[in-house]
Amino acid sequence: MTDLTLEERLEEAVKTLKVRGVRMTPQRYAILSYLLETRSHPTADEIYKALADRFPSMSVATVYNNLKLLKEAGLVRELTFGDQASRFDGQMHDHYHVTCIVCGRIDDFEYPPMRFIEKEAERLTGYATAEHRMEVYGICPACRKAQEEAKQMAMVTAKAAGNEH
Amino acid sequence: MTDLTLEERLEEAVKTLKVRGVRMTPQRYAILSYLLETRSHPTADEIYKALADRFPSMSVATVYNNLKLLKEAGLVRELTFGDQASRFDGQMHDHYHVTCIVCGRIDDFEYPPMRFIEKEAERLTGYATAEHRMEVYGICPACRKAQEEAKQMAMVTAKAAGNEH
DNA sequence: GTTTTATTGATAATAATTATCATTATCGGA
DNA sequence: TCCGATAATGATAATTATTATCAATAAAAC
Ligand SMILES: [Mn+2]
Ligand SMILES: [Mn+2]
Ligand SMILES: [Zn+2]
Ligand SMILES: [Zn+2]
Repeated sequence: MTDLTLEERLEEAVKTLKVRGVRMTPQRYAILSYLLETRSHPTADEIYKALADRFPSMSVATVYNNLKLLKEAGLVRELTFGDQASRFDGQMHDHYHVTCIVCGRIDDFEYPPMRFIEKEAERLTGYATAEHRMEVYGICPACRKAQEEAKQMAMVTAKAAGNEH
Repeated sequence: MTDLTLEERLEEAVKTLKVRGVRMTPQRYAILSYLLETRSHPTADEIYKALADRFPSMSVATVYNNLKLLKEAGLVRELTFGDQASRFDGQMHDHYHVTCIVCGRIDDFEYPPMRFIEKEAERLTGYATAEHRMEVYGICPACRKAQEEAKQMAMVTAKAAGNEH
């Protein structure tokens, strides 16, 4: 329950990797710290591009390799949505996501894990359940505002056209 | 709330398509009826293979084209899981899924849609929410049984090895 | 420092899906 | 019933995300 700083979390993560016999490299460290500090749930390619100026020769394969390794070490998680590419999340505490169906933005929201639904599935299907995933879809505040303004604009235009008669 | 038969549901679906100006073809009809009757949540490729003996010359592109079209007409839905291919579901009533992390099997389970979680997301994030997705992960009855048996077998083997000393 | 071997980076391979386009078949109307 | 406009099919190329391969490089234990 202690609220660690970014530096403390990074230190922890490095320790975890060392215990696993994983060597630390500049590329690996950059990917890890990028994921620990960002809130944007980036794709592999976005991470690749974000680090391109600091590591101009880094291969995209290195990004994928490290994401897989970090995931296996329990330091990041992979979020898989419909069509596009996987997204990665360095915030490992239990939380849910809302995603904007207009701009693709993904935001966290904190809500206690709904274990009851796992129990319910267990009861109804005979599965031994272990976890669940849940995302909410909607329109983010920025896109809502944009839509409102577009609607206003359309109304004004329609009115002006009407007055021309 | 009326419980339509398979034939009635098919008839309905065909009508829906006609209204949309969509022509009926043997391939399309086969894909549609396959999805309406199965409970297995097949991939595009599985549908393709299942119909291969009846339509040996059907292109895989035709399967994809039709799945997209049926989805847009609201007659089937697409389920996207982690890595692998999309799965398709012809059961359009609200329901949730459990999937087996061992064999990949997907089963339905009926539970009233948890609208409260959409409201909660709305309150916490300012999104205008519209829907959510939720799946439970676990081990299906068949795989549980297989695991139990494997464990028994291992125990017996260990005991026999012990007796040899 | 030397040595071991995990890691990197370049690139090829794979897999799912979409795009292209010439040929074919549906279906409303003559 | 036949016709014509055009939607749909099937073959195949293209695209995209991801994984595999492997020689060169660089951690880090000694
Ligand atoms: Mn998150
Ligand atoms: Mn289902
Ligand atoms: Zn948005
Ligand atoms: Zn199973």
